[in-house]
Amino acid sequence: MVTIISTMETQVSNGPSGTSLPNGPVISTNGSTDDSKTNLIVNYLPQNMTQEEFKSLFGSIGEIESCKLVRDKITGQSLGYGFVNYVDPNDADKAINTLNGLKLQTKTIKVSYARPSSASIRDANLYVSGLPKTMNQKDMEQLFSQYGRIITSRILVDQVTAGISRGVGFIRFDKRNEAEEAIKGLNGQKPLGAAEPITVKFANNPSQKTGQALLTQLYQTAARRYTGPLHHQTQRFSMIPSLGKGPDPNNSSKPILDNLLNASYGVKRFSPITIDSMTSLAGVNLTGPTGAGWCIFVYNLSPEADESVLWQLFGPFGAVTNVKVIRDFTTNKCKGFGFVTMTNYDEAAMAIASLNGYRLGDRVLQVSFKTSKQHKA
DNA sequence: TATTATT
Repeated sequence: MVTIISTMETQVSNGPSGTSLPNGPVISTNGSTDDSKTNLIVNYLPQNMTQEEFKSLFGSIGEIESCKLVRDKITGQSLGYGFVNYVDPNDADKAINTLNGLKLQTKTIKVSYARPSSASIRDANLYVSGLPKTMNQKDMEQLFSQYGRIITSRILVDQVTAGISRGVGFIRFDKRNEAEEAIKGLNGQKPLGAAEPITVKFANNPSQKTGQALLTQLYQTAARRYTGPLHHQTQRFSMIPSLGKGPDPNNSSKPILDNLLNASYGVKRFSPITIDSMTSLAGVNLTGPTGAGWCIFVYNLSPEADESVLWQLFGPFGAVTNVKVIRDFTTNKCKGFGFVTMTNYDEAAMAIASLNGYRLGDRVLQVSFKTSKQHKA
């Protein structure tokens, strides 16, 4: 049986050090660039998000100096986090304000300033077990905060029992030596009023996979090999039940993988599918995949609509590679429509079925595959 | 009794 776990986590903003300065890279007296106000770390990215999607999402905020989705050196799998360095510190701030907390598929991404990279901040993550079930996240933080600055904390909760603590959790300190001190001070100790002592140790390295994860990874690696190099790295595994086989732009070998991975994903939809909305799937107007995926036409957006709206709407359905709001050249207001590119036919079809007719504010969206007619407009 | 935070 698979235990579904949900978590509670504090969103910690690391905050840039120093005072705010005018735009542009900050050059310190020793000549090195200070990117503490432009460089962001993004956590809890969906496993299947690609570098291109990552760049596309954060590029919608402002000009990016550099960005990197961090991958496992050996397997190439996303490690679920990445870095974005903006040219303008204001855009970094804007990215935090608009994208932190964004829900993408099953994840809620976290966007915060990156700490300066250093060996002292690595391996500072602790695994805690034997916690009293009554202890909440705040209590746990209070217990550990005497040893240093806490970057993240979470207590694992059982979803089937509506959020009851499982008595285990994680604490990430800013510095490894702080984590070491916390182990010395708290491992084997009874928290105030607790009946049993807690266990505190360094968390297992993420590279030490469970059997399931290893199996998944094996299949993913095999699938990538099978479908070819680089331009097929956007290989996706649908998180929704198959809608019947539409043409797939870049993959014909995934049913096994779908079955493997669907087990761990829930079906998540924004709005009920109506029979009417399925008419948009009739197929007569389909243009087929253009380049990297399936282009979707979104009509009846408000003049204030921006790219983040489209990410918010379509992200939960699967792999989105690009979003674009069409704006009036002079007013810079949305002309009422936009486009979204999705990698997988099934996910695009599910997004269309769910979002066509979706009420956004006081407007009812019209969503369909882009047609050749619209293409010429 | 284990999630994915340092390029």
